[in-house]
Amino acid sequence: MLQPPPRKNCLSRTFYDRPPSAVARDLLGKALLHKVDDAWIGGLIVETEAYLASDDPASHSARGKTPSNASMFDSPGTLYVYPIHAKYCLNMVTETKGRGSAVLIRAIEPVWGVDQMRIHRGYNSIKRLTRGPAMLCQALAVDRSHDGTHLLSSRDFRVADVAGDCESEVHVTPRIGVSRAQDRLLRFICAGNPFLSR
DNA sequence: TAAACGATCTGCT
DNA sequence: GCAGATCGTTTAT
Repeated sequence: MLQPPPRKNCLSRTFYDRPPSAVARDLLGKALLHKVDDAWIGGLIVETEAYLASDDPASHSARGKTPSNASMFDSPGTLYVYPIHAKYCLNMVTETKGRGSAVLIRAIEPVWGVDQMRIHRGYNSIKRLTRGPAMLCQALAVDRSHDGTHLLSSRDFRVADVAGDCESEVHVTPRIGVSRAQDRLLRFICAGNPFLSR
């Protein structure tokens, strides 16, 4: 699996224009790639979390639209990159424009441009390369400047189908690190994958 | 303008 | 496994 998936394999608007839990579930096993210095770097999505448009106090959209979370209310397939604890996390907007739901990408399995990712991460071990939402952003060189990017039209991002998809079983658990709505089962993982955040 | 709070990570034990 | 660092955004004086 050395060649990145071709552009024709990219997910369409109809994929993102669905409830966030469905999108989160189906993103497992898909390829996430960022073009940096003319090279594609990225890997396979193995852990995601859904944040709902309404009745979800853990979601950034729960208290309405602000300048900082505005892209979460943009059209499905938009990137929402937000700062937390002096780091960044990467989300993909879901559902109809204006609703305010998204899927957080928590972990990927490194596949393409591993050497480049290690440089971005400061030559850390492969285990700690992309094992959490902020690590993943640093490895892929994603920051706030990418907030609001549209996946469907961007030439520098690619989210695509790959042969095989998610080989392992999908498990559902409560979300990590949230202080509210801890009973909700909105975290989706490829069970047993060594690159999960926990 | 001051203070508190995270959808976190790292280094050290 | 745990304590401490870290800084933009929000909420309170």
